[in-house]
Amino acid sequence: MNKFLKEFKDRGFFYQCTNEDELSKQLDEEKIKGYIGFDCTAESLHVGSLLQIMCLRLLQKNGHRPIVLLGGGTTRIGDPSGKDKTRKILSEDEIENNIKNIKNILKKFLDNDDPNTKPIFVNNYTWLKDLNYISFLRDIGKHFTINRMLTFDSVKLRLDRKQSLSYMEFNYMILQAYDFLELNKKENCVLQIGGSDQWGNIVNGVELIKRYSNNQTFGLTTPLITLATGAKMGKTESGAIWLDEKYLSAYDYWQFWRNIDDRDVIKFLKMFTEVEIKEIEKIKDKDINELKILLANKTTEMLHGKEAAKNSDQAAKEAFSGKTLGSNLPKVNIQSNKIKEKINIVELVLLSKLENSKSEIRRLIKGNAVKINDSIISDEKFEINENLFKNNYLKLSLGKKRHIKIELN
RNA sequence: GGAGGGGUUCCAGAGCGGUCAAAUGGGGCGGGCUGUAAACCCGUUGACUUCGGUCUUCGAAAGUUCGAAUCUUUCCCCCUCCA
Repeated sequence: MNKFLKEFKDRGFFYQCTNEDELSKQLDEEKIKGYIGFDCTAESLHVGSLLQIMCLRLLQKNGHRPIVLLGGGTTRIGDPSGKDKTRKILSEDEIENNIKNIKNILKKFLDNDDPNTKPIFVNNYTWLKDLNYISFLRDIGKHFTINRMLTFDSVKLRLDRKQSLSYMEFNYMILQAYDFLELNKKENCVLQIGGSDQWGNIVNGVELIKRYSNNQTFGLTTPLITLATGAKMGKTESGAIWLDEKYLSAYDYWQFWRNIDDRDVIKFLKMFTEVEIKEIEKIKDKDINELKILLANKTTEMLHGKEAAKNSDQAAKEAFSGKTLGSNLPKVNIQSNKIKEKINIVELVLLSKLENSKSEIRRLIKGNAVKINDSIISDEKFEINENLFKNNYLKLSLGKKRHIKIELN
């Protein structure tokens, strides 16, 4: 089996392929271009997209060239796959802004230097916006039968549940198929990778290209990743795990990986780090917490850099094991005259922005969850004074996991 | 177009004139156990509070009443059945 494909499978990326043997052969014979499309409905990507990103990296690693398709056009329509309802339609400005942000994130993950493998960014709006309806129907539309379109899950599930599906959304799969055709013509792209929910859309592209130009292309899908607890990867109660420092700090990103369920650790090391499979096999029986730290370090490093990963690791050590007042903990500055005004513990927490409800803060105090410099504060009227600040800062903890450094200035 | 059923706090879902900031379950948060895990146990889960209370919530608006999530009217939205 082809080296790329083997690692793709070994790491657990593989779900389905339109023609595995042929793809393997072609990958052996030449360096190809493969594409993944990213939806631009959100302002940033979250870990739910990380597996696709790892696929792009794997392509690069094997000398193939990734094409990143930012769905500027298709986002204007909305993919009905896996959705019960029509999504709200975003404004042009929002979409443009999202594209810009998402592109920046992807650049962080990919190697942009090697001229042979550096990613090609395309926006399907450039070719979708000027389509002529009549010629599109004649050239492209004739290759699709309604009979078949109705059998695809994205459509079928909607209809089965008697939920309305607009004609606009119904066309989504044709547009995605057309994207693939376009990339095949322009860039000689022969592979599309996507999540398993994209299977129908991908197959449509492969078939369209076959009928339109008799070229052989391939589709490859990745499994839907769920956590051991059954939850979908990417969203937690406290919010999505964003791949953007603006929305989620490197420290919190590190913490997300550090707190992964035991049962998922090895699986995620394979999927979301580039530690060699052989190496993972060797260390898999090591202390589970060591492995989690490794996972957190590697994943954070990839996105935020070595330095940020090291700092987060260090901050975690200070927050959880040592009693030292850490310099690496997330920091909040407050004005020293606030302290002179004799604020109490509730107000301090409020200033720290860790909580924004006084009632909630009072509840936490009652539950022995609030600590200053590692000692429990049990009185909600506890007054903050300057003596609590050592070297100008104080450690404030809410529960076991939220620790922050408050610095005077 | 006709006939019914329904919209309740993060979700599901009780309540059907006062004892309702609203049962129960899930989720979340906090505590305990531990390993920053899982499982389990306990507490908590609108806001503000001088901890006595106060204020804002049960699709929207108006009304009946000493008093409404609960009754009436109008409006909006969902679902089921018939045509």
